[in-house]
Amino acid sequence: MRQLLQVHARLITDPPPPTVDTNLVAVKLISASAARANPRYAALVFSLLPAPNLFAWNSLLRTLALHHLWPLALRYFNLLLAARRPLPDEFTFTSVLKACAGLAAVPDGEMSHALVLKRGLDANLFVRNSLVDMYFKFGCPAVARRLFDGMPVRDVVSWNTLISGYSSCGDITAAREVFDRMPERSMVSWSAMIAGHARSGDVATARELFDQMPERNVVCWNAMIAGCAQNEKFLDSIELFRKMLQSGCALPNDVTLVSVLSACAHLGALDLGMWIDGFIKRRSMELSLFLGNALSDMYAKCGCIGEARRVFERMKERDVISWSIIICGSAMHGHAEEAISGFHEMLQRGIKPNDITFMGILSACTHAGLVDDGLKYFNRMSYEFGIDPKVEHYGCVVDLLSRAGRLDEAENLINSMQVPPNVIVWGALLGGCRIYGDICRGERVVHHILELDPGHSGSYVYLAHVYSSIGRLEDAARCRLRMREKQVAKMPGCSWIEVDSTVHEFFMGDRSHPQSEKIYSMIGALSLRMKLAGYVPDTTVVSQSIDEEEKEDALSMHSEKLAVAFGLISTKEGATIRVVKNLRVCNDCHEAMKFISKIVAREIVLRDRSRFHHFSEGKCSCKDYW
DNA sequence: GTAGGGTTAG
Repeated sequence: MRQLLQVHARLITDPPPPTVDTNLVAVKLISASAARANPRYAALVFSLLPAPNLFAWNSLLRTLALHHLWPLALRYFNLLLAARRPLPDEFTFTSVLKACAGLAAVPDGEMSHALVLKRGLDANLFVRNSLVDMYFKFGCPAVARRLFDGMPVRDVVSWNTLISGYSSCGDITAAREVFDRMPERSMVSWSAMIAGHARSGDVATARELFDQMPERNVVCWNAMIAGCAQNEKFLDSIELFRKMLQSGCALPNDVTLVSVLSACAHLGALDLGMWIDGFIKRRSMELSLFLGNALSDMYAKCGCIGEARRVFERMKERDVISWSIIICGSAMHGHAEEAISGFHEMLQRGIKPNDITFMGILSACTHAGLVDDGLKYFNRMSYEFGIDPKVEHYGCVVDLLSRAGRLDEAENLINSMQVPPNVIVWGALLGGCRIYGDICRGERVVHHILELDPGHSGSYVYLAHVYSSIGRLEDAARCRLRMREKQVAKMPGCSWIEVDSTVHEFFMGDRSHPQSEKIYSMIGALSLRMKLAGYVPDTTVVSQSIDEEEKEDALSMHSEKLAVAFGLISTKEGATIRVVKNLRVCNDCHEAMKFISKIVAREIVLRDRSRFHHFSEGKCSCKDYW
């Protein structure tokens, strides 16, 4: 870079004599800046040229297209057309078509296509391949296919374009057909096919292909690791990452680390996440936007919001996602003030919030009980920022109002929604009815929910509970019967805990862990000490059909309790226990964690579906409001 | 020169 700047300075202070080909120098500078990932410098060098030739134009356009600065590339292309000379050639069009494809700029793309035909450049294989790709990216597979079928010659890239084109249009069958009958395959064909299967949700088939591959480069590994992470197979994703390191034939790059960090974030795998942080530092990898965001999010989701902020501060470039990570992360930790101040700082820096940023702000207000603030931001969202609230935002605000007991307002909001309410929205109101004992409204809400989702277990449990508490035992029994008839399936509760960089997974009532016996005896010992300390199991969440003692047992099998018990037997005394759960923590577990933290004198950090709970000395950071 | 892999929320 220093050399580049020196040459640049010399160009300005000491203009070369006319015998020197300035265009040639510029082309060299531009391609050097492409290699150093500095496309804006390329544009600067270009702007110094008195009479750019076609080589200069082409290297600029290529650099911009390569670095995804597509709008800028199209702007320069239009300048080129306006200047009328030099005339664009096949090199020019490959870059321009790529920019059109990236932006889904259909009018520009069709105009360029027409120019290509007019100048007879479609005889060129590269141009033809780019055109096929562009029409796939425009969402027109039929047009793309017609162009492909009309090609006089095709190479492996043409076939690969079809595979990735069909799979990005969601037509995985067509993509696989192409893969199966193409004349020769490259590593790109395999990667594209693996990614395609993974995108369609079929990780098993993707894995089958991956295992069959004759050889693999970093992109193949990335496709498979990302494919697992995107389909919530986080443990598999981490396992593959380990295999990749062991195999030693492909070195992880920033794309690999982004996927693995995302898996760490989901599982709460702090040790591995920190190891990756060290890896980045050891190799002095640049903390790019993607990598910085993924690292910051990993720390936020693993309970280290302070470290997440430090990573955020270290990043050279930040976008909406970076800010949203900090805002949502603060919200998860119950730090509403930080979330709100982060939001205002972001606005000051001219970054436009998106719908996810508002999810963070609204949930921060919900977790802190800041009802009026939440309503204020909810209104600003559409009036000031032009973002239409999605059903998730309504869910958040209904939750906010319901918890505060403003049930009328919550119900009115649902009835005035622009989008049809879903089970989550009604469920939030149902939660309020439960807390404030509004039986009449609760019954009404349950009917709405069952209309949308006849198998909604929470509603049957709620109704059965309400009926039995007011003595309508027959109705309660009928509810439970209907629940059994519909074979209401709950999402299984699952918790993860990382010990010595290995993530252990526990399901509700799980006995599959090798140390299962020790874990259960730990739970037995704990519940005895908890009872002595005054803990009373809360059994209202469990089905009424089993007797009291069984109910207590069933409660003790919740996955978070298993994970915490395992943490207690396998970590050093006094060490913090960190557990992540896929669902919301139930009342009883929340109460139990408070007691356990006191009895064993340990800090327990539990992340549930919506936020963090830091248990210490018998108290929780959420102040029992979640 | 053209084709393959990536971060937030739900």
